[in-house]
Amino acid sequence: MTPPPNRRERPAKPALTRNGIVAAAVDLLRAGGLRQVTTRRLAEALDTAPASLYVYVRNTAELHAAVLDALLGTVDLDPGGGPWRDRLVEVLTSYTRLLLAHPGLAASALVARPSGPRYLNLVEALLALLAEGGVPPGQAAWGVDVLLQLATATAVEHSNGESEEDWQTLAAVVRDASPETHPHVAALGADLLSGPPEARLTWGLNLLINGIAHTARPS
Amino acid sequence: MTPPPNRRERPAKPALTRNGIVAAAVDLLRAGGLRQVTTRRLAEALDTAPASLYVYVRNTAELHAAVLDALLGTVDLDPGGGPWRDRLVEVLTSYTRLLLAHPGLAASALVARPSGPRYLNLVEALLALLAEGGVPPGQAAWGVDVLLQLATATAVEHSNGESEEDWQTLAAVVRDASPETHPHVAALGADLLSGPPEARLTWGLNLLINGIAHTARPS
DNA sequence: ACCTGAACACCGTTCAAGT
DNA sequence: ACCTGAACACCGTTCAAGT
Repeated sequence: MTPPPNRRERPAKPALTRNGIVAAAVDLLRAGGLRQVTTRRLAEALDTAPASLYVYVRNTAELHAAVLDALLGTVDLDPGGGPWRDRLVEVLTSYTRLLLAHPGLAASALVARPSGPRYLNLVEALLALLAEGGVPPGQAAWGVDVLLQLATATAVEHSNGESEEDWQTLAAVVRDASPETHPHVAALGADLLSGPPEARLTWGLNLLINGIAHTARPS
Repeated sequence: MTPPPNRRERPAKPALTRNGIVAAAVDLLRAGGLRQVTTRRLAEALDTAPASLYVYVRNTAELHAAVLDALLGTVDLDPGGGPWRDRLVEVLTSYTRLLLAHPGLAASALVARPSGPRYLNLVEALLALLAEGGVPPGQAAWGVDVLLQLATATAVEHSNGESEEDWQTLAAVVRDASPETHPHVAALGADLLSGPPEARLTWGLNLLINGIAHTARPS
């Protein structure tokens, strides 16, 4: 009644699949950030050899893109009532929050343009809201990119591991700016760095929406 | 008449200095991109050991920031005549061009906030142009960040090594979008990806300026 | 104070060989 | 077709030891 040798106490490891690899990568990301998501660690987690992953994934960049698309499923594309404008800001803030929660992923979203199914859903939702607001289609088409760029760039900036020290340095540089050589910096002073990040993002998204709605594309 | 042993044909290697290290890093960058700027290669170029660099530079991120600030000296902060708006777009386009020329550097500018002297000059120039245009100071203070974010994010996106393939994939995804599930994407189609990058950047900067000038900050 | 050699603890990717 | 071990060609950073 001994089990056959290929049937151990812990059941045989599941067969490798692309989805399984991506799911394991998401687990690693949640556990310890994108820095943990390396081919070697991933292979270890899946109890296989690093080289085996290359059957399912072209390279690390593609893997990171797949991880992002999987996480994109958690973005709320249809938030409650309110004017279209507020809902648009809401969707984009939700997207930014997702990226902020996973340092490093935002940077990879900027370098390798996402093109997964969830990303397409996000773009569709943004276009629908812009159309609801009566934004001319051509401006909406180009505007979506700019909105997503601001959201992504904001996430990259704030998902900076050692930002505290950087920020102190920047604050000191601004504070010590000479009114002679840098009059505008000196005059504005702390206001250049004032305000909670969320307030700045919300303001940024609103000014973007205003600009997109009222700036004609070049002919 | 033999030269003393410490005086070889090739003169003794120059003493290590922070500036010398940064200059060598810029050379490596120009020669082969940011991927070449590693502590080991840099040490080899300077004919020293990797560990020696850590006397002058805290880590690789700080080194990259110093390289960026050195290059920032080439941005034209005071382009010819024309309305303030066009000059503002010109300065930011020049900054973007610099980042586009050095793939990887833009990403590091986003992750570690620059705070070098040249960067401060750039911010001062942007603030001066916004003031010239009569933009309220509070909006200018926050707006500068958004302008630089768009410029930097655009550079990161386009300084993608394998963008050609990514772009083809994205184009195919947009083309094949179902009018049932993604009506807006399907309707806009190719227009989502149309236009040369420079035209899109110029439009983006203009809409940003409009938005910054006409959107009140939250109270 | 500055510099070095050597080590520590890793990377992504390829490839011949096996099943 | 898929998986593996082993290798190739690297990384950043630290540290005891020298000068």
